[in-house]
Amino acid sequence: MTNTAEVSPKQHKRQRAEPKTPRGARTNRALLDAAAEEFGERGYHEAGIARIAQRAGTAIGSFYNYFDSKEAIFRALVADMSRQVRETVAPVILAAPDRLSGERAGIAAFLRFVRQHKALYRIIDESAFVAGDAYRQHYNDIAEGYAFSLSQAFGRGELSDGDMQVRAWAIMGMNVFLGLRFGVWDDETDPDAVAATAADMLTHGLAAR
Amino acid sequence: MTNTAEVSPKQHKRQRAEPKTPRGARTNRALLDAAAEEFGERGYHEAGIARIAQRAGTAIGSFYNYFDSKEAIFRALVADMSRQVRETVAPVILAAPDRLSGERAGIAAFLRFVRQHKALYRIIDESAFVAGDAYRQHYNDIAEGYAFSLSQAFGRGELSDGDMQVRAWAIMGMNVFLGLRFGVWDDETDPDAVAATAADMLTHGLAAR
DNA sequence: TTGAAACCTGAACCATTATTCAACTACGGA
DNA sequence: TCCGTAGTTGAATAATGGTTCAGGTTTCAA
Repeated sequence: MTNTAEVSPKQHKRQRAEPKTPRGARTNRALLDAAAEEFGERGYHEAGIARIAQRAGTAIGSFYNYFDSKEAIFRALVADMSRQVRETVAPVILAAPDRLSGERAGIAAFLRFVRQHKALYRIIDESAFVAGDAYRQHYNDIAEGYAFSLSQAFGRGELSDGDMQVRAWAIMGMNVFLGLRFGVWDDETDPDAVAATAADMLTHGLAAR
Repeated sequence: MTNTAEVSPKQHKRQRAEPKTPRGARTNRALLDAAAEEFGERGYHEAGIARIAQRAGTAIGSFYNYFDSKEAIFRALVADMSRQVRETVAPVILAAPDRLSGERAGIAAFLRFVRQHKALYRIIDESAFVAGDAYRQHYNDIAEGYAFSLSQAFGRGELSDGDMQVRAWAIMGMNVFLGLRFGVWDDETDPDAVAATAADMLTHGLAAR
């Protein structure tokens, strides 16, 4: 007999095919949305495939028609949300007349985004422990964009000299923690006020002047 | 019987008694150390009680003599490590002649601490999803100390005016992300160089001068 | 020496849940 | 109308691992 087993050399599980019909596309979308809710509300380990399927109004079996595993759909979500954050904040920063006033608008935009997408925020954070490479990818992507835009601003004479890689990570951490404290944990404080304080600190530093 | 055990009123599960003998204290300590290793290496959900007991050189049953559950020992670890971080970094900052030069030393100390205690770093981060209140407690404690020391520096005329709460969270986020990128993910970069860049940014800001 | 409290033991219990599978239905082109 | 492909179904499977328990052993004060 011909040896037909082990056709694809580097895949533990076969790749799911993309949906071929509108019906399939709908189910695929419904599963992703349901997963976003479920993971967002209960966290990765408390979330259940059965519950996701139920939220999506489909059967457990259908889930495995579209995603190879619980981790697979989680990774898909992380990539999707990573894109959403970047596509929301980046244009706001770029639209500003200069880098430092853009930072102010960027932080405010990020805070508002976080308040509207707390589930997404939680999912990305938890990916550090469920899909570490996806987590690193997410922050490396953002830091890369930050460092590039900082270098450009330096070229225009807007910034002092300094290690842009370190600065990018510092700014990113600042934003993430302000987002956690004044976006996720706190709905009261005015985002613009927080952004103003942070941007001023970023522009002029803390030293008495 | 002079020193009666304190009975806390609001407990779902009865409180484990403190070890009464030297032998008990040793086992208790061994379990905590083993748990630090296990949780640090495998993360909360991959970690196993049986494995912790094995590392500690004791039986599963003994574990439940000292901790009510997996979550209970995890919480105990978070509190312990939270204390360790604060007790390591705070004195370094306070020893400096002024707040801003202290910040430089503090960041460098934190980076070195992270490189030596990667397990602890991971545990605290994961507590956000396993014991959310403990996580919030940890960062609120640090932010509180930061805000206080910033206010004092402002009183001495070292700092410009501004919302010290926001500033504290911004600085904290900066440090945490620099710790992640240049402490956990990277052992090469010189901590002092990173600290210098960050402290300069914090002191004078990014604007061209 | 002795008795009781503290401590130890680990197999068994049990609940949970990701994943599989074989049979079914819906759809659309020929 | 027919048929092949895509999509659906959910009970059964299988593996995992936290927790319990019914005794045994060690320690130490009296």
